[in-house]
Amino acid sequence: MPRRTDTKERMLVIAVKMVNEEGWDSLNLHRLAKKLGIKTPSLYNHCKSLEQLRHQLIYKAHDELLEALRIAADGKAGKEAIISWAHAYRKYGKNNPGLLPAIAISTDNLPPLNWDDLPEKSANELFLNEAMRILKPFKLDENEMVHILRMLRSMVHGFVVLEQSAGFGLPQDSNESFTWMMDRFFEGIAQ
Amino acid sequence: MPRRTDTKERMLVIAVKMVNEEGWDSLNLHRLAKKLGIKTPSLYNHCKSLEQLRHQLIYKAHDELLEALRIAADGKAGKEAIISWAHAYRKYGKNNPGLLPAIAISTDNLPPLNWDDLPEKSANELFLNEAMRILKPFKLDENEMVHILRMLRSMVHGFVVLEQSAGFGLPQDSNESFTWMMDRFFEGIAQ
DNA sequence: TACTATAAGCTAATGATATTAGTTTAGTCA
DNA sequence: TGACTAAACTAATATCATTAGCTTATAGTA
Repeated sequence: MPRRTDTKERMLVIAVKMVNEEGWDSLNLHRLAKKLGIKTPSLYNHCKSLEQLRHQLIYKAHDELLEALRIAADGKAGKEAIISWAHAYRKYGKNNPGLLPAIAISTDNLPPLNWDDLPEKSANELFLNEAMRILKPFKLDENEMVHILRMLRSMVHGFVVLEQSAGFGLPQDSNESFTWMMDRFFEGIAQ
Repeated sequence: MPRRTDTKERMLVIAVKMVNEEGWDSLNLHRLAKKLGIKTPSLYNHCKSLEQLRHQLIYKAHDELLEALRIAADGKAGKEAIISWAHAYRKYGKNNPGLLPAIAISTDNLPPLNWDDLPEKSANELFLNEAMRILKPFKLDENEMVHILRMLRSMVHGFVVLEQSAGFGLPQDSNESFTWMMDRFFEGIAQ
């Protein structure tokens, strides 16, 4: 049998797929190995443990979300950027429901991966820098900046989580609710 | 050994404790049985499976949260009720971090427990009735009522989830952020 | 080209956990 | 008292995560 050199990458891709199809909890080395066409213990050449594999997924999710947000807000600022940012967040959550628990976990408290490469900038920090840039037009002091950021993220994250787990449990269109929510948000922060 | 008649109740209480101490995922029949002073298979006299035990916890969490919210808003209406309601939600989340995933899951999609008693009113429905009552003073049409409710719940739920999982990752006081957020919310919805 | 180190895989084995089947027995009620 | 039931038990099985130790492609180097 020929040796593959891309198993690490394929492992992550397939793990994300599994998690999105079956939920964050049901990640399982046995079936993961099967899908990769290798035996379970061979996975330990690519991760230290199931827990550490989850850590890898958390880092990956943060990276991807951050990148999606960066792209969404690129070249925009103020209200336009925030709207675009919020929609990108929601879209990422819709496309990656299994990773929602992952993006709620701060990578700051995780052991570093140093598994292969990684310059290891805190995803949280990057997230904040980007947000600060977007919020500049609103001319807020630093405290308000933090509050508004927490509000925005809470709002959007909460919405996506509840939407995905059918927590809303009502027939009304949730797209409309989302737009409505963002509008109220701007009315609230524009004094 | 004397037979106990309260094992079902103790099982739930201890399960909640375990979940709050170690996280929703780490619920484990082996240790649960140990804490109850019985052997693992004996648990099957009190639940159909680990999955069904989780369902019981979800129902319980919804009931408890709902009750806490009801008490918080009791005798109040409008802004005062909503503020009180939001703080009660946050408090419940703080005291029951392990149940946060549970309260995000709609019981509507769960198989009914019919395990012992249960009049089985949808917790979601109760939640909505209560909320509608509170929001009456704002004189909103039905659609707006739904939107505002979703916004409120998203905001508060998201805040609590991110706060608990250290997702905010900043030194600023989160109590202040919470109050700030609720203030902005009212400015947003008061037109 | 041959040699060697390493990476990626394997088998075998162990331990934790969920679950089922079948049995025992304490307490309840006719 | 006697029978029923609920709550417990033991024994056994299946699924997983994990470790140890072995094998062999492949890459890089002498």
